[in-house]
Amino acid sequence: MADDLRRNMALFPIGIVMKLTDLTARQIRYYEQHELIVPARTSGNQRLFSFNDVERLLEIKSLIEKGVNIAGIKQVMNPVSKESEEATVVSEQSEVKRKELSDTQLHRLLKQQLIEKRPGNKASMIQGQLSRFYNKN
DNA sequence: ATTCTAACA
DNA sequence: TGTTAGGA
Repeated sequence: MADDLRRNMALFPIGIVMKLTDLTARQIRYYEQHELIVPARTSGNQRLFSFNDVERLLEIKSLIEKGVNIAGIKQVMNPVSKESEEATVVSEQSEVKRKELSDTQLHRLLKQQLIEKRPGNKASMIQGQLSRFYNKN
């Protein structure tokens, strides 16, 4: 509810986030480049992360460990924007819908990619995503 | 002391 | 991804 405000307030610098997530600064910045996270900035251009950012990073880390690449994560995770943040605050129903939709999309992507990834396409983003189905997330 | 961007023996 | 140079 209204503590989304707290979860979204930029509080910690990258150093703390590194310890909190066990990710390197390189990785954190890299994920930001790919818009998986959008941390705030200080006047001095230093990143300030919120609890939500940390949570997202932990999820990203989890997916990476399962072998999902950036392209795959982009499709599995909820988009980062004011719109989505509001949606999360306004209705938890939409959040549930987004998750169910994600799995549906994954299923779709799974087939879509199983047929288009024939040559030596090692960067298939379905890696690991299979485990999501088999392990029931 | 920390973090930032850009670039690659 | 790691690492490093050169600057805030």
